[in-house]
Amino acid sequence: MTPLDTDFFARDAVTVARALIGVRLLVDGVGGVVVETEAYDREDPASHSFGGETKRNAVMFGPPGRAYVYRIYGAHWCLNAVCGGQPRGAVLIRALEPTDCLAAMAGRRGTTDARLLCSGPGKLCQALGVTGAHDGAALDRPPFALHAPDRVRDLAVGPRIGLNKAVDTPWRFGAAGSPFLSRPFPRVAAGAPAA
DNA sequence: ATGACGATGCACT
DNA sequence: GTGCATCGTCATG
Repeated sequence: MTPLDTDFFARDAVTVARALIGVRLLVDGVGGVVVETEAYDREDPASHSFGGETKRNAVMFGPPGRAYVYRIYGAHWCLNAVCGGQPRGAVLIRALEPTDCLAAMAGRRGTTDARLLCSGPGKLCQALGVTGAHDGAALDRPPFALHAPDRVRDLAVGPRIGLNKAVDTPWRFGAAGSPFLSRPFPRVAAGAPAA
């Protein structure tokens, strides 16, 4: 199953979040390889869809495979992929390894340091030109384009970032050891309590 | 009408 | 490591 298959996003958010690592994501030809994601679902107190449908989160109650784009801290945009499954969910795209049209991203971000272009959910939206205008747009057609991973990557797993709820749920996924993550993954100490 | 609160990023120590 | 700008969205009066 490739990201071009319509059923790719019909699965649950955790499955999709893992499957997205290594996928190349482009917006109008600009972008890179997904190296960090987080899963959210409707029964998750940290999810925007927890507590029912509102004007902002309406896209998450629609069909899977669409972009849910929201503004955070009055300053930044964040891009999610709406998923199917039960309960319904979505995946936050947190970081990319820049591969396509670096110059365009550098211009939008105001830096040429590749590690600073897409290493965070707000940064990658700025670099790719994703805004609220993309909210509800289908991810399998222009301006969006997805390409299946070209190779297998080791997966890192850890707790999600920036939350005040469900802080221990290990639904953050990443390409292990990538220098393009928003933050390193915590190293699990051998013999540590399972908590 | 108004207040609380962010799925962040950046400057600074 | 810490502090905080900034404003749309939502809940409440």
